[in-house]
Amino acid sequence: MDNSRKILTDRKVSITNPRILVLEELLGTKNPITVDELLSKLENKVAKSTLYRVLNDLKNINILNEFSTPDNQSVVELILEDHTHHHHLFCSDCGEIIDVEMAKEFENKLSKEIKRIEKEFNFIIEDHRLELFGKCTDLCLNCK
Amino acid sequence: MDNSRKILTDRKVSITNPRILVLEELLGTKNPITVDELLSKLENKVAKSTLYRVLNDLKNINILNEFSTPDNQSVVELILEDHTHHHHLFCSDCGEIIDVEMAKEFENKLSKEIKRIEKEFNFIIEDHRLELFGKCTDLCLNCK
DNA sequence: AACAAAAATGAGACTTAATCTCATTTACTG
DNA sequence: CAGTAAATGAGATTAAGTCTCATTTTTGTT
Repeated sequence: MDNSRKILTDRKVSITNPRILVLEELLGTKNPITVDELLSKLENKVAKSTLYRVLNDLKNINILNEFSTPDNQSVVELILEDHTHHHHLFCSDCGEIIDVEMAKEFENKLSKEIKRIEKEFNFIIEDHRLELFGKCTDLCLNCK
Repeated sequence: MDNSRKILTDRKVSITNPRILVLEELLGTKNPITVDELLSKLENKVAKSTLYRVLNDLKNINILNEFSTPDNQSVVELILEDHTHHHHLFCSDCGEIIDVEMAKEFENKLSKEIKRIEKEFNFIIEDHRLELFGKCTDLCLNCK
């Protein structure tokens, strides 16, 4: 049984062609991908309404992370077991979105600071997101 | 000359009624406000197309910060001289968005970590954004 | 393997935030 | 205060995302 089928069965989600196609597309990209890109890659294979439904299914079983680019494009990425906690780096030149792992030491500091904020604001903080905006330099493959 | 007029003249932007109305609304709220809320507050005073144009003007003169809520509502806030670097806290119960200043020590750590990432990824990082998601506890005025 | 019930899909209508167009109005300059 | 450039209002347009519903596919049961 291949990877995408296993992902679905393991989570008791029925195996359908659109789900497999979407999963395979997502498994095939290391970095996050815009929903728009996904749509065009799956054009003629999966209906638009179905794509959005499948993305929703994946969110419901907690294996899909969704966020937005600075210019408000919707972006998704799979978060499976092997996908550790990370943040995102956005290039305003080429649009590339890169997964970034922060140093453990920094993440510890952040956790502590979040605890402090929880007390200060009487809040329960369940999640956080750190986004870095900038530009690839000349070494970036995308920006040439 | 009142505050909103001064903001415009200082930045060589012509003084018009819609711009003053939008600025006054933004000056009147401590925390960020959704564009939707702005629209309804200014209904019958400023046309929808004009509101979006004015928000764009404010972005162009770098005094408006725009971002999105977890459910993808567009949010804006003025960033004037007195508005120091800060992040946002989102309550998933009441929708409140709260400005949060992190401890200076933490921000220093973050700066260092960003420098490290710039080298690792050969990137020039120009900006960053940290978002915290959670729930107000029973002490929150909005959540009762 | 065939069946029935339940679930998922495709196609396109619909919604809604945001942008665009263009005729009219307003703001600034001399 | 007149002329020109800039800004506005109203409504048309666009596009991302949702919804509807008839048809197809999946799955559990024999």
